[in-house]
Amino acid sequence: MEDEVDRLLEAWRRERPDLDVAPMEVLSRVSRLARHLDRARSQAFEAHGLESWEFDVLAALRRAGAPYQLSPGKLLKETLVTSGTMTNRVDRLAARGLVERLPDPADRRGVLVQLTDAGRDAVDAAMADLLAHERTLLGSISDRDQAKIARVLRELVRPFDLEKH
Amino acid sequence: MEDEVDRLLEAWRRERPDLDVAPMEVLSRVSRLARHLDRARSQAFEAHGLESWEFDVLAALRRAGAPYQLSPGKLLKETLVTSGTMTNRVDRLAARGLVERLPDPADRRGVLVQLTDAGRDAVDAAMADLLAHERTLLGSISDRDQAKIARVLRELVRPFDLEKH
DNA sequence: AGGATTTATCTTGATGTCGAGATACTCTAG
DNA sequence: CTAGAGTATCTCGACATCAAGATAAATCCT
Repeated sequence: MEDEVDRLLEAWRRERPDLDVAPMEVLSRVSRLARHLDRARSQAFEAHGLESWEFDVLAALRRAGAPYQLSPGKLLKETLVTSGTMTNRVDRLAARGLVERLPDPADRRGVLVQLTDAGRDAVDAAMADLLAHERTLLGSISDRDQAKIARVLRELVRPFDLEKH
Repeated sequence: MEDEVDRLLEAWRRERPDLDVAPMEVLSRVSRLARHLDRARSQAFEAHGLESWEFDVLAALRRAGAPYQLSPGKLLKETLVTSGTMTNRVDRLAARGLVERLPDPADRRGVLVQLTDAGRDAVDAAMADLLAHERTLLGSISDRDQAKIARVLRELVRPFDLEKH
């Protein structure tokens, strides 16, 4: 059973027989799967009237626990976007009533972004739906294999997670 | 040994103990790893004066084999971007002298995008470098495990590859 | 052959993101 | 207690992408 990556690697092996393209067996599939997952996520969120980027921000606030507040600075570390982007995102989420901006009582430069009740409901529903979709996608993989893959992926991601500090 | 995803899942389990977040053990790591790989790719290409999007287009032409020609239509199927984007990309690659636009002798609506010698040299060098980087990233994973992961990822991607037609 | 449909590419306007710089406030060392 | 360094957020301009529509040519159907 072939996939697109098999086709791609076959072409490279024909054109550049001198290169060892084995690393792409894993890494190209990771990239392509991620792209597909992005689209699938967008579709899952559509049912809840959320964009992916909206979910990312709301989910970060939700994970933080009550009272669901984070500074823009924390939020951009969680979501890996720049400050200009986060300002824009918070503006739009606030306009939709999913978050509100509060002054930080401890630092007058600072702001706290807080989930509204509507925001919390939206993200909770979207999260449940997302997990249901993801469970379906993984349906054909045994629990044992899932655990194995998770371990190897953790190994692969670690060097990147470390270089942050 | 924990990673960022462990941290993230721990937070979700604390906040939503009713949800089974196991699917994210695999899929969140796939998404995060893909993001890191994108950045690593960009860095590898920087040494060759190429942007990621430039490499994507040049590589598609290179894979096609001599005479390294593809129509814009074929190119956008290979690179999964829209036609407007591809027009823009080909414009810029042509301005840099890495590709040239030729009229399609068989179809006067059509155009053929062809790799120049400079384009071919650039993509060949960048590809070799990319594979070297990727081999390093995979260094800690045994060949056996790599093969295993590749098989499972192929399984996960297949449903998406199929729905194209 | 000739009109309608399909195909191939390019154009245009809107959007989201980035990155550099601006502004306002806090912290620290002397 | 104050000057300078550091931090938090926002503003703004540039850029790549997308989606829809425009244009031109090929193909199909009667």
